[in-house]
Amino acid sequence: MQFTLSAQPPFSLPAVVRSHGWAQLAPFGIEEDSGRLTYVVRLESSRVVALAIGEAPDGVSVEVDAELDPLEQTEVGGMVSWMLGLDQEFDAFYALAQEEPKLARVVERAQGRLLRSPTLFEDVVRTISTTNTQWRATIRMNAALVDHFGAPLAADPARRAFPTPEQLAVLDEAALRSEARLGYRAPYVLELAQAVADGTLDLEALKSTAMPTPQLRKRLLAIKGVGNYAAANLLMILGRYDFLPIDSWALKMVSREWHDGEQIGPAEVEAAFARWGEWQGLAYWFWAWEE
DNA sequence: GGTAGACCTGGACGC
DNA sequence: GCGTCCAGGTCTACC
Repeated sequence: MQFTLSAQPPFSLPAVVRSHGWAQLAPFGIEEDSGRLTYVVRLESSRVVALAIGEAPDGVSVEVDAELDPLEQTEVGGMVSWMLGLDQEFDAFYALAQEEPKLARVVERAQGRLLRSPTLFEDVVRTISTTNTQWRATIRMNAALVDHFGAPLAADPARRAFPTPEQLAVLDEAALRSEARLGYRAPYVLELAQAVADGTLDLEALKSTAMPTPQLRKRLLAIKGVGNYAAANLLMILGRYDFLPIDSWALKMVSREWHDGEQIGPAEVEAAFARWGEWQGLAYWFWAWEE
């Protein structure tokens, strides 16, 4: 079945897909011929369905490989809307960006939205898998988690959904180390899955909380495996841009841009973007760096 | 509050 | 083929 969803203008599906590397992580995918974003998801009913999301006038079209009942369609619609940030608007950021040559292109490209997973749990696990490793290993970890522990698609069992907290919570640390190659991250992911599965930690509530950003950041930092970089990355996913996800790449790029390649620390990165206030995360993320 | 060392994997390199 | 070194953030112990 197929249906459409409207987006807050301006909207560009390719801009969301290219906003960061999530589209390369299982169970996301890109259709070679059409360029549509694909995703395999397990619904609340435990049904596993495949989505193919393409551009449509004023928004996106969503093709599902099965017929959905009205409740399931509402669930998938809400999920896709969250993943693509269809309701997000960036007028205030664009007004500032137009005055900065290094950000002028974000307006014409409709940049600002970051591709998200349906659940914050999934995005926390993904973010932990990006830390202290190379991107190729991150791709491998996510693929292994999906391949070994995700629920299969009935029509094509080779395709699987991202494992739920409940599915991971019953595993042991050794399985996450050896099968998913999570290494020292295994106990962090296991602890997180168990806390979400038993209700101790309500991550989904953080998607809509009115909590001030510093307080929300403290909540994220309380998760084992989530440090300053990971917390800032997750805040960006949650639509809060007051903190910068400073990693080794950020230090290198800011050093090149403003410090003649000299060794710098996080304080210099923060100083470089402080003037962007609540939008500093986006200013950093979409800055036209000299590669 | 700041710092050093350990954590784990995989790639690069030298032998 | 094997061993060593290194990069990549976070945690813990220690000062």
